[in-house]
Amino acid sequence: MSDASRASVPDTRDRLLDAAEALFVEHGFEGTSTRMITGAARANLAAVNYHFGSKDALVQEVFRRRLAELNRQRLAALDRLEAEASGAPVRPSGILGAFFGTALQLAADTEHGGHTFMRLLGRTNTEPNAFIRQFLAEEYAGVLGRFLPALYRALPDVPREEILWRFHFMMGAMSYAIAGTDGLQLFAGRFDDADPARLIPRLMSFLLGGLRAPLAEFGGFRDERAGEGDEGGLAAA
Amino acid sequence: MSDASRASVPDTRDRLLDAAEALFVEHGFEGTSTRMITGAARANLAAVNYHFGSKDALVQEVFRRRLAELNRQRLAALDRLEAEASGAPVRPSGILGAFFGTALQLAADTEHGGHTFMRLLGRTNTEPNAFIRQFLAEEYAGVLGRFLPALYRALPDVPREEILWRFHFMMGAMSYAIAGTDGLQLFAGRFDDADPARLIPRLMSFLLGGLRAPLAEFGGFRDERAGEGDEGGLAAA
DNA sequence: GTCTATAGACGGATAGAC
DNA sequence: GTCTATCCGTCTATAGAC
Repeated sequence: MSDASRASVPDTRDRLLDAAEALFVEHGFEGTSTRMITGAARANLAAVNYHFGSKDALVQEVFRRRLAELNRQRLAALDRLEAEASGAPVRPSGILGAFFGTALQLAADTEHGGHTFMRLLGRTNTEPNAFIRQFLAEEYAGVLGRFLPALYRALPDVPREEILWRFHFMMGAMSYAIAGTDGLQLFAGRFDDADPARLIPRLMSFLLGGLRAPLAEFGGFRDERAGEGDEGGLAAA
Repeated sequence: MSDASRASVPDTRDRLLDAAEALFVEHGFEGTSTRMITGAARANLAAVNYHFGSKDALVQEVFRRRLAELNRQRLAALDRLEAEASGAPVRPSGILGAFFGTALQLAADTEHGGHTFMRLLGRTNTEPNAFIRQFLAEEYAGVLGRFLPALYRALPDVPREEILWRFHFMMGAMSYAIAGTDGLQLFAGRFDDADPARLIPRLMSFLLGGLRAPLAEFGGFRDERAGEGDEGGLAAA
């Protein structure tokens, strides 16, 4: 069925995957019908079921074909860094570049659908479809199992729990970064400079600053808002 | 019809809004049917149309009732800080506390649905339903019009374009921060300490670190991954 | 592999009794 | 305000001709 590198002409199956990818990011999974997909792919209504068996199986294949390649590149980049470091911990900037930079480079590819896919991926991280969540967790287990330990070694003084949270925050920042390069967000129309080429350094310095921020051991920033009683109720007093 | 502070018993209308809020965050707008909503609210199938006119109008009201209060609190917090500063720029940590801290406090309220709503809001930021995007942009115009200038004054040496992007990144980090306190994300099962009370200082120090990170004027972090030709292609060489 | 036709369930919305 | 009954469109999936 599926030898990996069978670079054939864009047949019906591939057109379906491309069309689905683009429609999912625009309308979500539930908001995209097989009729919309087959219509955009100039294929017959029955084609989705013939090629994939069901709509859910198509959804899964949309992610599988891209994520496999993205995570392979991420691991290859980390391998390279660790080889160069020859035993020493890899620098945090290098680790972030290997994980987030690789993803942003895929997101910068507008010609082969990489940009569309990365928008879809960012959106899906907050869409808790039961079966897609399970699938993504499995696809990510390998990379997280390599990148998290690399960060633990690079930042031995930061509690692992904190690194975990900050990694999570960084994924959120990246997700919005990619979505923000289109006219998608609240800030649409406010960006004068949405040049995708500048996005990578922009995001990278933000992520590094956040990752290396001093820890907050105290009660937080509450004190700056203190001095009021029950002002936070629902009804206007 | 709608005097603001009519604190009555939870009638059908409110039960519909609460049920819709919870179902939307779980299944999305398209994935939630009016039958699911009226079923969960123990109301009649026709109730949605009677009370709101349409499903779309219900969606809009779910956001309106919460966002109005959240943004009122955000502006009140900023007012307080600016009054204390009496003309001087407000410190960045204060501005972030007023915007993101206020939101996280709403997200920490699990009893009155604030947590559910903030998860929904974070999810919706990446769901580009045409009419909801328009609606959110209008609801946010007021707060952004106050908070962005406050940040411009607080960080006069940082280009405004950069502050805009970093604000955007911060919203992504906050969105994932809130989603991550549930069993929603890729990291589910990896967090040993998901105590919501610690989330605010965790996120705040990350955001501040990112906001104040040194600017990247050079080509970015590419150099760390350079030295390879066309390795990034789709097929394995 | 591609097509037409259709089954069978579910979607939002409404009419009209109470 | 709440209910039942129902209209009518769309959904996924499949059967079967070509």
